[in-house]
Amino acid sequence: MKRRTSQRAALEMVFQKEDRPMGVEEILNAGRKIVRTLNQATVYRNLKIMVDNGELIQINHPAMGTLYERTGKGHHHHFYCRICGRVFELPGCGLDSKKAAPKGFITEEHEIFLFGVCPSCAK
Amino acid sequence: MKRRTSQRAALEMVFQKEDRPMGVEEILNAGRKIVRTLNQATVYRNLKIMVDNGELIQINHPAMGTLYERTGKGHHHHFYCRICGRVFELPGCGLDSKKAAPKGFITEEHEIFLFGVCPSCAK
DNA sequence: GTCTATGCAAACGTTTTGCAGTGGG
DNA sequence: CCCACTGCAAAACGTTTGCATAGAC
Repeated sequence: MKRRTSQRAALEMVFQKEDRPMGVEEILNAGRKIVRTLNQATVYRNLKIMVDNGELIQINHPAMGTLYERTGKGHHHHFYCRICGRVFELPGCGLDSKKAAPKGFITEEHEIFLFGVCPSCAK
Repeated sequence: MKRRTSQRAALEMVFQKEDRPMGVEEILNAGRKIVRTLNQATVYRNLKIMVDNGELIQINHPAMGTLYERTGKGHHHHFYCRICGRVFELPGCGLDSKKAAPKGFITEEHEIFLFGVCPSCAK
């Protein structure tokens, strides 16, 4: 039986407020502003539960390491700005699935990571 | 001054023989068949040197973690077979750079990871 | 002989786990 | 009053580093 704890509620608030991919430390710090005693292990355990629940997905970003973001955004990919270090979610997909892999390979999923400069840092 | 040691030579032999992306443990095991006393720390140090030299590049694969592959293959991406667990290098690129990111984002680089079933496992 | 590269072990950062105790149901 | 969840500390995992010494030059 699943229990509703203040710790898990805090994590849900964090993701609701900051609706973007976040790392564990960032999540922990934001969560501690709501529940001061929030523990690292609890964050890891709840993130895993939320991923299993389908509330979150885990991203393994080549530059930023492990990030978590809310589900329900549709197919999208990630843009990493090398100036400000933020990760943006870009809707849509520029992959031509016919050219992606040679004959014989059955492509079921894909992930695209873009690197460059975001609009606000480009100015 | 750089010295040519049997350990580094062994690593170069491993990459020459198995010309595909490999993880540290796999590299270590293969290297130990050539130099029995080969140490983990030595592998890490030499992989770093070889990356700095431009002989190897490091890949951060979402499913396989850190991999190393030889340079000089041109632009390509990686296919992960969920059956055999191998990572394949696919030449070419199916990304339409115009559709990849919205206006305002300056895309300098990208990485694509494909997931599915490879030709030999599909049979 | 010099001094870089190695092997070993300890340190490190991140994530996981064991355990006793708190608190949601 | 249970027992799932928490906090804490230890363990686990991949990677890095300090140090004495082997070995390339």
